[in-house]
Amino acid sequence: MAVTRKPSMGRQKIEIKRIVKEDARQVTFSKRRGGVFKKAHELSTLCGAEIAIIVFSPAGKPFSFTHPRNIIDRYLSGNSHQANNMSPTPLVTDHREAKIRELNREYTEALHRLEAEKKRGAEFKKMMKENKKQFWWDPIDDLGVHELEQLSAAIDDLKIKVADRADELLLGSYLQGENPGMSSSGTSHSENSSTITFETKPTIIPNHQIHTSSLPHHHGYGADFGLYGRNGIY
Amino acid sequence: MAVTRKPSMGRQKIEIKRIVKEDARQVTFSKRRGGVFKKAHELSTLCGAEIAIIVFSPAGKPFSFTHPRNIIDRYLSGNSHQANNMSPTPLVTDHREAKIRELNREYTEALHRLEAEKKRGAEFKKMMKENKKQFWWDPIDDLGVHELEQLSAAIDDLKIKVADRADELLLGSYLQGENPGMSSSGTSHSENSSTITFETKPTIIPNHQIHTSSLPHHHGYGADFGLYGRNGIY
DNA sequence: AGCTATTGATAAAT
DNA sequence: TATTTATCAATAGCT
Repeated sequence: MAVTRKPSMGRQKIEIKRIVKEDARQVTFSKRRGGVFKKAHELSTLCGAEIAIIVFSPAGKPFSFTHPRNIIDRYLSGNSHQANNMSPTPLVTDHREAKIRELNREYTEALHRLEAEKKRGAEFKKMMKENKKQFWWDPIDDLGVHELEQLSAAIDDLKIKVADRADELLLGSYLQGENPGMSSSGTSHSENSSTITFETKPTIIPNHQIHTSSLPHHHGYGADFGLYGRNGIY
Repeated sequence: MAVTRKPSMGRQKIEIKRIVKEDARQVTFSKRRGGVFKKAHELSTLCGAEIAIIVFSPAGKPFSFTHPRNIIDRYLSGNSHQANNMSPTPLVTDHREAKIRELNREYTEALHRLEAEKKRGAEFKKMMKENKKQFWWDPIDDLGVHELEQLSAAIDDLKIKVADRADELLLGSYLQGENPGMSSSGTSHSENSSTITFETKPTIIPNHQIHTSSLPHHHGYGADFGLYGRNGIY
C-alpha cells in the first residue's frame, strides 16, 4: 500500500546565524557538537596532533574533548602535594585541596553508582541471552551497544569534567614555580582496557595512575587551558 | 594541448589512522584544522555556544580558536604567569607519543567494532519488526532501549551534579581573595536566556600575554587563546 | 531517536 | 600553498 511517501526534504542549506527556535537549536547543538568532536578526533589521529576542546551548550552545560588524555591524573593523584610547602597562600591552598578531596569523593561516589547501573545492564543482557535459543539468530550481545557507547561517552565526560575543574583549582596553587619531577611515571597499568566497555575505576584519590577509558574524551597534557565554568565569574 | 584530462580521483575514503607520509600529514593537518575551526565557529554561531579549541600541529605549532574571544585570557591573566619555563623532557614526550598512538589504535578499533555492531543491530531490529508476531516477546522495542534510556538519564543527572559542584568549587576558591561579597547561592540555571553569557566581569588584571608563541594563528573566526605551551605544565 | 536528500568537507591530483 | 574535481561525510528537516 503505497500510502504516505517519505521523500524527506533532505538537508537544506542554512545560514550560519543563531537558530531562534530553542528546540531546534538544542538539537543542532547536539548533532554538531558530536560532529566537531569527531572531527577533532580524526585530526589528532590522522596527524598525531594534540587537541583539546571545551564547549558550553546553549543551556550552559559543559562538554569537553581532548586527546590525548593525561596529566590531569597526576594532579588528581596527589603528586602535587609535596610542592605545597612553598605555596604562596597556604591557607588558600589547603582550602582548595580540601575542596578537591571533596570533589573526588563525590566523583568516586558517582562512579560507584555508575558501576551499579552497569551491572544491572549486564544482568539484563544475560537474561536476554538465556532466551536466545528461540531466535534463529542471536543479537543479544550486540543490542544496546549503541546505547552503551553513549554511556561510555557520558562517563568519560563526567571524568573529564571533574578532572578539568580540579585541575584548574590545582593549577592556581601548583604553578607557583615548582618542578613536579614526577619520578614515577604513570605507566599504563591498566589491565588491557577493552575497547568498548567502560572502565570505571573508582580510584582517584590514591597516588597512582588511574582511569583510562577509550572512547571519545581524552585530556591533553601540556596544553591545558582552564577557563571559568559555565557561569563564568560574574 | 588537449592533454589527457585526468579528472582526479576525487575524494577517496581513508582510514582514520596516522598518516605516515610526512608531507601528506602536514597538508591534511592544515586542511582539517581549518575544517574543525569552521565547524566550531558554526556551532557557536548557530547555537550561541561558547567554545574553545587548542591544537598542536604534528610539528608542535599551536593553533587555537575560541568564541567568545576572551574566555581563556581571563583565566590566564590572573594565574598563569611564569608557568612555562619548565622542563619539556623529550623522553617523556617520546613516551607520550607512543602512548598516543596506542590510544588511537584502540579507539579506532572500538569505533569500527561499534559501527559493525550498530549495523547488525539495526538490521536485526528491522527483521524483528517484520516478524515480531512470531515471538513470545519483543525485547527490542521495550526493554533494552527503555532500560538504557533510564540509565542514561541517571548518568546525566550525575554529570550535571558533579559539574555544578565543580563550578561552584572553582568559583568559590577563586573568589576567595577577590570578591568576598559574592554569594553563590542561587547561581543555578535560568530556564532560558541561552545567549552568550561569558562577559560580565573582567575580574583580575589583563596581566596578559603568557606566551602565545609565534602562532600561525587561527582561521580568522573567533579568537585567540592563551595557554601554557605544551611543555608548560611539566 | 532513525531516515534521506542535499549540502559541505576534503583526498587526490595539479 | 592554492585551486579543482570527484567523492565521501555531515546534517537539516521530518517523523
